[in-house]
Amino acid sequence: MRALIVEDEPRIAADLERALKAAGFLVELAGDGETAWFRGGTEDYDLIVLDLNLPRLDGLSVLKRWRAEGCESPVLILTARGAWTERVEGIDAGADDYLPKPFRMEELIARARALVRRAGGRGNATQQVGRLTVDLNRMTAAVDGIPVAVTPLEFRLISYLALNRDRIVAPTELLEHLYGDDESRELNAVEAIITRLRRKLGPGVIGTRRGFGYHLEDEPPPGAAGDGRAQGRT
Amino acid sequence: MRALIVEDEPRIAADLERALKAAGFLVELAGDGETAWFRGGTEDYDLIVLDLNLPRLDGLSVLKRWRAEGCESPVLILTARGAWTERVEGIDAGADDYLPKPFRMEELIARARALVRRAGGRGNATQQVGRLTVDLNRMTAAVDGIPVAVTPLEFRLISYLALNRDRIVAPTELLEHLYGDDESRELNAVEAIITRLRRKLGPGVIGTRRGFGYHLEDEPPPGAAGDGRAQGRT
DNA sequence: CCCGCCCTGTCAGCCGGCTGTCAGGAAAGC
DNA sequence: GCTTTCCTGACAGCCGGCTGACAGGGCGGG
Repeated sequence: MRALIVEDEPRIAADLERALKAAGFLVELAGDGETAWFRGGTEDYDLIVLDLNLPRLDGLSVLKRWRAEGCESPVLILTARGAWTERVEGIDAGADDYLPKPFRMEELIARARALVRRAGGRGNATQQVGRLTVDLNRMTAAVDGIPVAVTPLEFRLISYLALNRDRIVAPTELLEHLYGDDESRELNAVEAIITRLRRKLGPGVIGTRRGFGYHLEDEPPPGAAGDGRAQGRT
Repeated sequence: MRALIVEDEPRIAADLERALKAAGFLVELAGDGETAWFRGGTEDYDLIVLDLNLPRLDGLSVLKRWRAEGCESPVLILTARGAWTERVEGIDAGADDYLPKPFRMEELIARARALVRRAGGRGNATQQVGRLTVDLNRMTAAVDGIPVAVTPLEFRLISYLALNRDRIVAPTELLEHLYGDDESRELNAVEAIITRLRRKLGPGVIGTRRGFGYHLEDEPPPGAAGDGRAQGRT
């Protein structure tokens, strides 16, 4: 999960970054409205945390521009306590949730996770796809109910697949959501993680669609009769 | 265990602080309603002791606001003797227990401990996880029934792990619950305590999940015979 | 008031797991 | 059968976590 934090107060930004990283997010920062606008408009984030008080370009304007440009990332805005108008305006401008300052970090993490899950179409914290179970809160994975130890990066990959279960995810997209704007990684890095995951999870969990990308196997092959290609479409 | 005392009478506050510290809590103080609200809304406490008579913002309002904001810490309210209505209102507002003034410190400690344990999902004063036993009242620890001498800080750490047995606890979270808002400590301090604890408790008690955090080992390896099968976690 | 012990945080160095890269091999599509 | 795409085992660098050593501070005893 790739997140963008838009916050000019360095101290708060650092706290947010630490908390989100601990929650398994890949975190990027923007300190003012203009860079925020640029980043959010250019890159694809699974979550944006947006403070409204910003230098150079205020948060509401940034949000409106994003939405006008077709950016659909879930946005969680941080408002000053009691600033009613800000909240209303924020929701109007396309925010998905708001959190009044000051707040506790757990609260933010909980809402952040809820937003990400909701964006995936399902509200539940434990995602079940075929034989695989992914617990987004506890950051654990299991196959057929048997827990499997996964590393942080492996978990990020598999949870991204779980949240995008009903489509094929391109390797380049995975690259982007695993490493953000760090361009130095090669595509093969994703393949390596996939291999390691498959070794841990066993066969029949992560599927490949040659030329398109990866996806989680929807259902266990119903009969022992192995018809190699159950999927009709291509 | 991190506790917040909300009490404007300095004398009582000092008594409470002393007693809770002696009981192994990490104690922070708030002298009026507004700071109490701020602290409780921002930080994560394992217990809050709340006097209802407060300057600037009365206790019930503080409690209601906390609950409205999603604060779930157990709250023990102190009421004046015979103030029936206060108790009822307190429970309605989301208090977990109340104690009429004046009270004996032992009574408060007992209830405080009960609340903390209940928040951990188990009511028992002696927590058992795998080979480890932690007695929250006597502040003692034992492995395989053999008592182990632990220092106050070590005990706070291990009891926190015991009360959060069914999840991985991040080092930063331990830092927060061991030292509160004292930011001066480094992460390495936690690692040092872990090392000392492991030396005392022996292997197979405190486990590490690289990249995630620490947890108490759930079950002793059943037989000396290593079951070579792919263990889900280690 | 001084002394000494215990507790505890910091530092530095070591170790091992995580992870990216490479190169060769297998499989799918034509 | 050839090409393209993907898989995978091996290897190396890096970073996170572990640990022994040291120092400062608090507390109790003398």
